[in-house]
Amino acid sequence: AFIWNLEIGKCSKAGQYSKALQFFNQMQSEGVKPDKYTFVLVLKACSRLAALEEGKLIHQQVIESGCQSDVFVGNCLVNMYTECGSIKDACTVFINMPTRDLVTWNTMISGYVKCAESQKALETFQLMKIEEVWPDRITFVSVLSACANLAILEEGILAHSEVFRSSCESDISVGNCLIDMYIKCGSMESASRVFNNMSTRDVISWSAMIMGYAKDGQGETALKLFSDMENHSVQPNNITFMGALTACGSIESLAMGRLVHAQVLESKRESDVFVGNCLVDMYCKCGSIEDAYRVFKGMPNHSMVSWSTMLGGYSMHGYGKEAFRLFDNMCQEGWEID
RNA sequence: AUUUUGUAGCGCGCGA
Repeated sequence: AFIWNLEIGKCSKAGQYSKALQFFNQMQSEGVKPDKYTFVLVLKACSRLAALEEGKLIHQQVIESGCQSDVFVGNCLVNMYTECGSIKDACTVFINMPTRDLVTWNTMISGYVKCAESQKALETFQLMKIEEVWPDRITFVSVLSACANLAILEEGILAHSEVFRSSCESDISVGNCLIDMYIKCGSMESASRVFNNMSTRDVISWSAMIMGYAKDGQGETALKLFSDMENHSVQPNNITFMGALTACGSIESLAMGRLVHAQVLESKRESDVFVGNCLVDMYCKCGSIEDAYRVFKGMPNHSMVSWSTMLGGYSMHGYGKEAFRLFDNMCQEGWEID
């Protein structure tokens, strides 16, 4: 089995999960019994492929082989079920596990967040502490995003204090999650306090703050941060630019919008459909329908959002005729409304 | 030889 595991492990590392499962089948047809290391690898493959049926069959084999009490195998089963969208099965495995470690709890908590059961995620976090398993940075990424999803500031503040208790506050991912949580809970002030206290900030930290201020109607502050980024030698990405464009739209500053647009062109980001949509939206909000349509027309491909942004811009500014004509074009290109 | 991290992002509408 060892030699097969090496082979399967190689596929897994290379992201070739289907191939890993092929090897697994081949291994069995040659009469080699899989062990717990094999199960860990193939269950991970099932998770990545969201292959529920395969996963269930392997679960059966795990039970037959007596490996189900292994904590690594159990963790992989829990993860496989959550990734396959079967939280109920994940929960059953979780409950029946003889021992649970930190990874087990983290897997279950993130599983709940993934299936939009943030409340359950927080409850599981409580249980974990009762069982005296102490959270780490990975736990907090899930817990804080659960708080963000629920948008309950009090829960977020509680989680923040736990971050300190666990000395995770200097972790950059945790810091970014705290920023995101405070923003989604409506507290830009707390978000900026976290941001300012961070010893290092990455592009995610900056982008989150820029978009946060932009959506909060504080476009100037957002654009100030956008220009500050350079001085901190953090390179903006497409998402950062989307935030800057949102900021221009929120303060209806056509001049700033054009400036950011120029930067978009300079850095060759205009072919990105998301950036394109933001450009269209920005020009609509700044009252320049002509520019909006020019950008829209120039986009290499459109999404449903592109069309509705442009249509919304037309109707907002009283361009009824153009809106109808565009709607016709949209239908001709095969877009359906739902 | 093995497992966990939905941390930032676009429009409109509706609901609360």
